[in-house]
Amino acid sequence: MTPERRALADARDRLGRDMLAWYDRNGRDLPWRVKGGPHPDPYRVWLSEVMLQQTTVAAVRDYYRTFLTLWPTVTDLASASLDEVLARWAGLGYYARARNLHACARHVAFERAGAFPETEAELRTLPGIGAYTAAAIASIGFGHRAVVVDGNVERIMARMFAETRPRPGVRKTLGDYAAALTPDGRPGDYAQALMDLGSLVCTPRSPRCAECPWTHDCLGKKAGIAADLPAKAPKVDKPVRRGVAFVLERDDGRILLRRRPESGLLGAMMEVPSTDWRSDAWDTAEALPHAPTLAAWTPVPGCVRHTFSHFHLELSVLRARTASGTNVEGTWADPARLDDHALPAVMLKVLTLAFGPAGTASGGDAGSDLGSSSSSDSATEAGSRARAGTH
DNA sequence: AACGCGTGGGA
DNA sequence: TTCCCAAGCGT
Repeated sequence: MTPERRALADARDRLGRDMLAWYDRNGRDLPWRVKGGPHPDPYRVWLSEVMLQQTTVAAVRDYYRTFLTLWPTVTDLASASLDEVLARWAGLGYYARARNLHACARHVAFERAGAFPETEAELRTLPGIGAYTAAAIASIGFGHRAVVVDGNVERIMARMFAETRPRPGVRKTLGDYAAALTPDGRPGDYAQALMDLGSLVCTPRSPRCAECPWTHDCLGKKAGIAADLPAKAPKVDKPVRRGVAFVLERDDGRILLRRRPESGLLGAMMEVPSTDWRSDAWDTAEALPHAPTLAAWTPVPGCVRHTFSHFHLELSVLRARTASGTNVEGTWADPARLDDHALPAVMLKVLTLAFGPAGTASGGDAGSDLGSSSSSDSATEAGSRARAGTH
């Protein structure tokens, strides 16, 4: 460590006091947060931290409230079925989190009498709880000293110590810096203070250094490179995959859905049946043998574009009606009750393209013919509205 | 260790 | 419009 960095680390107690003072004045008011009070319920800390993994506060807010209303304790959550939990998680993304959340709840409720473990080491053994989340629960939920290292903390430390090596290789070093600056007092508040500083002041682009309690100690600011840190590895282009989705409507207006495999992309979520998703475009004639049943499949104008974490998807949609006796594998869903099902955003877009936005006058009506002139753009926007309207 | 894994909002 | 992401975890 350079002498400059050594001196910075030696200023730990003063920096900790300044950070906590800043938090007392500027800390955000969030549904899962208790400012200036006792430690919050570890269940609530855990629930919010899992939802916040790689996800914005704005996206989490309503989901958190819904979960807490439906399931006020970890035992309530553990008593729900996986399908119920997935249906309520639908739209939030990274669905392995929901599967792990359910498994973790069952473990805590039924193997530990509803009490979360307090130590990072024990927390780490639970499904969906890694190094960050374990430290967050230990500090925020139990008041134990723990070094919380998430994306915000990495960014703050990279700037404070003017660390120019790129992530993720430098992660361990940034963790060492974070440990050197973590004070002994008020562990939960300090952890949350760093989150808030990262979201309000030390932001990825255009940091507001004038508002930062650490601005006079920041080696990145002193060097004039704070805004450029942390260095990021070059991004790789996402490939495009293409497929054909089959929206099958029964005479009574219900729609055929299927459950996806338990793991992998959108694992255990519901879907509209479709072909494989591959790089080559599909011919209608080539796609038809993949349809769930023989029927008069008609193209729906427009297409669904959706971006996953690692590829773009373009789905064209075929639609057909079938007699009520048709025997196919899957579930016949009432289109007026789509939020009862664990439908990821991409599948909501498919149904919106085929039928129009849920909640419109004819939406879900057996004879409706909405969406006949939908463009891909309107399908995307309508899909967002449909999801937003369910919360 | 590197990669697979979603989504909606903001610049 | 297009790009960039945001409080990571599991394998």
